[in-house]
Order: sequence, then C-alpha cells, then structure tokens
Amino acid sequence: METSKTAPMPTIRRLPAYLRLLIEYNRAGLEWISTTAIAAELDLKPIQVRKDMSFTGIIGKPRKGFEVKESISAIESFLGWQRESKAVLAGCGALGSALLGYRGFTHQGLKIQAAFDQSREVIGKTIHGIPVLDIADLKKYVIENIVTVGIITVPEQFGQQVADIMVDSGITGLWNFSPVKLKVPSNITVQNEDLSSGLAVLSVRLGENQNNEL
Amino acid sequence: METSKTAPMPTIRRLPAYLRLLIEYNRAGLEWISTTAIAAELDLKPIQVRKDMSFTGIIGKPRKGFEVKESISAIESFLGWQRESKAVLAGCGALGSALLGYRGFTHQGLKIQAAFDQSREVIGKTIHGIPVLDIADLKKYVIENIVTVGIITVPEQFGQQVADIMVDSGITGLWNFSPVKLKVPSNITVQNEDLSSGLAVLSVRLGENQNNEL
DNA sequence: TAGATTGTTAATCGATTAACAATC
DNA sequence: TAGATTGTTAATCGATTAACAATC
Repeated sequence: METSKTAPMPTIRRLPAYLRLLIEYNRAGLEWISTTAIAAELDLKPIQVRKDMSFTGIIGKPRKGFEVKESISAIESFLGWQRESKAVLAGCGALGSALLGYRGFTHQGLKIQAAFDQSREVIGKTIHGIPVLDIADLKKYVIENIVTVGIITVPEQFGQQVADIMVDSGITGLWNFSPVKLKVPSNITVQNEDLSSGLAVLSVRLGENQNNEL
Repeated sequence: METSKTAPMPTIRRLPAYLRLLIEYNRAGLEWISTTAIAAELDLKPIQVRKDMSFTGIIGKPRKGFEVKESISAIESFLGWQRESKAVLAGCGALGSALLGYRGFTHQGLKIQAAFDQSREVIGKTIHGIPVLDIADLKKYVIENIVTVGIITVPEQFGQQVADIMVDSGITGLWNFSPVKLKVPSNITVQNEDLSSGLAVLSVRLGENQNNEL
C-alpha cells in the first residue's frame, strides 16, 4: 500500500518555525493565516510553505488560507508533540545545564525528568528544578520510568560510553550534542546536533561576502 | 569568469566532521587517510567524501588517499578557520554562558572577546574568563575592537533589537540562537541555529520507528 | 603486476519551484 | 463578479551516487 509519503527532512525542519508563528497569530487573536503571510514572515516562498503544510494533512480554504488553531494542532500532531516523551539528560556541564533550563521543550513533546552526572559536586543537587542523579543509576532510572529519549551533553570522550548505557537501558532515541559519531544498533534513532556545522556555514558565507565587496 | 563553483551547503556542513577525524588521525601519528576510511568512520559513502574533499582543492594520491596534515590545512583554509574572527556575544543566560565556555571555537576561527548583558547582576563579572559588559556599551566596543561576528543568545523578544544594535555597530555576521527570523540588511550574513528543528526530526523519526515495530 | 584509490563525467534521485485549474 | 489563495501535476534545479579511466 502506498501511504502518504513521509515528509522530506527539510520540511520537517521548517515546521517548528511555522508552528511558532501560528502560535503567535493565535495569541494575537487571528483565526486565519495564508501561506503568503507565513512565507513573507519567514522569508520563504509561498509555494514551499503550501507544500510543507500539505504534508501535515491539513487542508486550507481558498481565499482565506489555513485556520490557525487547526494548523497548530495539525503540525503538533504531525510532529508528535501533543503527547510527551520522557527524557533523561546525561552531562550537566554548561550546555547540559542550559538545556535543562530551556522551558520550551514542554511544548515540544519533551519532558526531561532527570539529569545524570559523574561528579560528586552536582549529584544530589537540582538544576533548574530537575534533579541530578548519579550516572551509575541511569539504567535503573530509565527502566523504572520508561524513558524513551536520552540527551547526551557529556564531553566528547564519554559520548559513546553514555550512548551505550542509554541503549542498554532501553532508550530508543538519542539526541546527541557531543561531536562524536555514535555507534548504535540500527533500531536506535540518533539525532546529532553539531554547532561546528553552523559555524562552518557562517564562516564560508562571511568569506564569500568579503570577497564580493572587494 | 567561471571560477570553481562554491561548495554546496551540505558539503560545508560535513567538513568540520572530516576535520575532527583528521585531527584525531594526526594526533595518532597517521600520515595518510583514504576517503574509504573517512566514510566508514562517519557512516557516509566514499564517493561523497571524495566529492566533498574536492571542493577544498586538495588533491589525493591513488592508493594512498590524502595526506592528513595537508588535508587539515586544506579544510581549515577552505573554512577560513586559520585566521580568527573577533566576536562578541549578547545574552549571558544559560545558553550564552555555555557558548562562552566552549573552548573549541579557538580552533574554529572564532575568538569571543567579550560578552554583553543587560543585567546588573552579571555586568562586570567574568564568565569562563570572558568579561561581561553592559549591553549599552556594545556599539562602542565593536567599533573600537573591529569585531565582525555577533552571537545572539538573548531571549526571543530581544533578538531583533540586539541584531539591530550589532548591525548598526558594523558587525557583518550574525550567529543567531534566538528563535526569531531576524530582519537585517541584505549585506549581513545570518546563520540561524534552531534546536527545535533537530528535535522535530528526532520526534518524527521516533514516531516512524514505533509504527514499524507494531 | 594486481588492486585500491583517486578525479571526473554522467545518471539518478529528491527537493524546490512553476504552472494552472479549482474554489470561495 | 474579480481576484486571492488553494492543491496538484509537471518542470527545474541541485545534490548524491554510479561508472570508469587514470594512477601508483
């Protein structure tokens, strides 16, 4: 059976920006939004926004556009953000702590329930209201609490090790902020975040611009 | 004149990972590396690595591959990472502080010289060795120190305002971590980092896998 | 030599964009 | 009604991959 094809990754990556805008519109009391408006706001082409929206299954109305509230639900549901996934975070350094403090995740289907670290100095404490536990207890915690997502913010050299523990505990989704290519079984979903990629793009584009200005 | 075409963005985004691997190889005392090896390590196809490498201008040797040291220079030079760009960071919250603490930037052509904030509580202090100044003095500082890159880690509602100040000060590259579409003149390079995009991809892929397992 | 690896040209694949009829 | 906007099908564009001769 040929079900509706899964959305292209670039589409998936753009949806959160649409969602943010829709929520703003909703807060402002607006009931309809056109892809023309979304595109203008986000510096995209209307046709692209329309294509993207179509993947979520929502249907618009000629002349009016899309119902704001309905679109919010459609995107949230498409992304699986209406129901929360339980997550744990390993590595309470600067970046880990920053993520623990990010309140937006609650609206993005992610509930960070506990953080883990090696260091005596943070174990037992609380960061932004989230308890920090001994990393030795991670497996037990994950099994008892049916955690599905693991966030990895440990230093590079511990990345693989922590991933192994998480996978071994039954976690199936890894959000990896360490600059290591993790080796995991094929049934595990890994999403890598790599700041250097973005910096590389910035650097190259800055260089190009400088040349153009000569 | 048709100079060598500029590299595709996906290529640029992959180069830092190659660079990291090459540096590891170099540290291990290895002198040559093949694209086959790079690909195996990073879970890519050799042909893709070869194509990517070709954009940096480096030339390999049949049967041996690429000279490690030479490749490091080639990528660093391609990315413009051998000479440092001066940067300032605005917004010393959790994320901003985390970035200030990231030591890797020095090898990636980025020198964060100063941080700026609104809050009396942090102004005058130092975060990871970097002085925090009053955001009111940003313009003066940027002009005096010929800063070219601005890192934006302020809360959403201040993003545009801070970008305006930076652009007004003469900064030409913005690395934007606030989830706002910045409106800036066309000669300004903006690189947006958006955590929600990555989370969206993770969520969707996790959802797909769950379905497959039923 | 044999064979691993390179660099280049061509084919394929997938995402974006254009075109346009349908709708209110 | 006129015209803005939708949804869909087709064309274009750009990145990835395949094919293969050249090299050491």
